Amino acid sequence: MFSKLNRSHRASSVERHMNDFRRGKGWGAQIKRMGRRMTVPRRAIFKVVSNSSKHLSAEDIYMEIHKKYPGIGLTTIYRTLKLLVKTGLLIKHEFGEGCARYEYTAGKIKEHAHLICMSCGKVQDCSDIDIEKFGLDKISKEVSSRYSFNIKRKRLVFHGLCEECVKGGKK
Amino acid sequence: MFSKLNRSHRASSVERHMNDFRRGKGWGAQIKRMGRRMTVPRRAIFKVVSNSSKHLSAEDIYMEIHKKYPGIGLTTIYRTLKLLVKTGLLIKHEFGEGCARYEYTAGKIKEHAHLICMSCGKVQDCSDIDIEKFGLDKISKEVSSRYSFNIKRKRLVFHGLCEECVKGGKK
DNA sequence: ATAAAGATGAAAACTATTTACAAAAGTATT
DNA sequence: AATACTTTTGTAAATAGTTTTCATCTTTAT
Ligand SMILES: [Mn+2]
Ligand SMILES: [Mn+2]
Ligand SMILES: [Zn+2]
Ligand SMILES: [Zn+2]
Repeated sequence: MFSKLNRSHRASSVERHMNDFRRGKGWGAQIKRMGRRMTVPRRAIFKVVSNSSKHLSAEDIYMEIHKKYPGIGLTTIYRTLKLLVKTGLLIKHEFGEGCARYEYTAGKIKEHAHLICMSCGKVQDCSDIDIEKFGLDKISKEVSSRYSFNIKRKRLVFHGLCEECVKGGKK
Repeated sequence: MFSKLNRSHRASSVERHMNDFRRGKGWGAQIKRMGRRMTVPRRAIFKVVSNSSKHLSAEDIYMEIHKKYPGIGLTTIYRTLKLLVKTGLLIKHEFGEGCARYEYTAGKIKEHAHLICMSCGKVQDCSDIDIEKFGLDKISKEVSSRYSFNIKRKRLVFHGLCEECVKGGKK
């Protein structure tokens, strides 16, 4: 019954990752496939971004990383983020605050809209609404046919006042 | 018959502007209403942006202005653009190129989408398509009700390959 | 014309991001 | 595990777009 327990248990996160890695799947393998190396800073940075549900800036990530790895520099953060974006693991957003923000997309609805509060600056995911099925697909079709434009990525951003700011704070 | 000609002629652009100005309409009056002054640099800058159909950067505007007014500095361009955006006369776009671009919106469809070519960098207006009527209105409704978000502005941007880049240039 | 407030230009300051370069770490091979 | 080769890194310096500072010049109301 001991062996039975062992055989029947679900693969842990770590085991799943190692399996993916051997099979050439998963983010680590994706990095390697590009001829790049798997390093401590890269692991740490990916972990921070992929475990966060927020939209983090390079500085945000740096400060988080710095707690555990005081040796990792901000330059490495920037370099790694660029790599992860190129690999397609992260999306880079420029909401007009003066700094870019990064987000890990796996697990979320493919293309989700964003709500930016003009008062408090909060960035909110709009993951409950499938914008494609809600009408964006029609616009996309029209755009690509009317302009012969090969759409690779869509960005839909709403600027306005978030719930709290409408109620409470004036300005 | 001379006087008749005079009386019946259509108001010229300049006359229309002066009338608007006296009545407190038009962009000049809007500036004044904010307690700001009408100056040579401001007139020149507004003229350049409002007469262009492109999305101009501060640098673009500066270079254009510089031909006629070599004395006007880049700082004034930035300051004036900020003022014109605050007044609502211009829209500021940040497409992720590292510099902001400005656009005069009057006369165009209220909220139009933008196409950014990932290969040549071209920014294209998508003014032929009324994105609201094409489905954005539905998404907006859903967003503002589901998230209690008071939408003030919408941005829809498509990144991909423009017609020329799909045909011709590989990368 | 005058005075008060606002706007300007030049230079300096800021800020997010990138680059240069020598040292350190990852990887494939022995 | 030592080697050799290449990539990655950390520090510091460099960029680039934009903002701030401040003394001088304009605009506008009187
Ligand atoms: Mn998001
Ligand atoms: Mn436009
Ligand atoms: Zn808010
Ligand atoms: Zn193109």
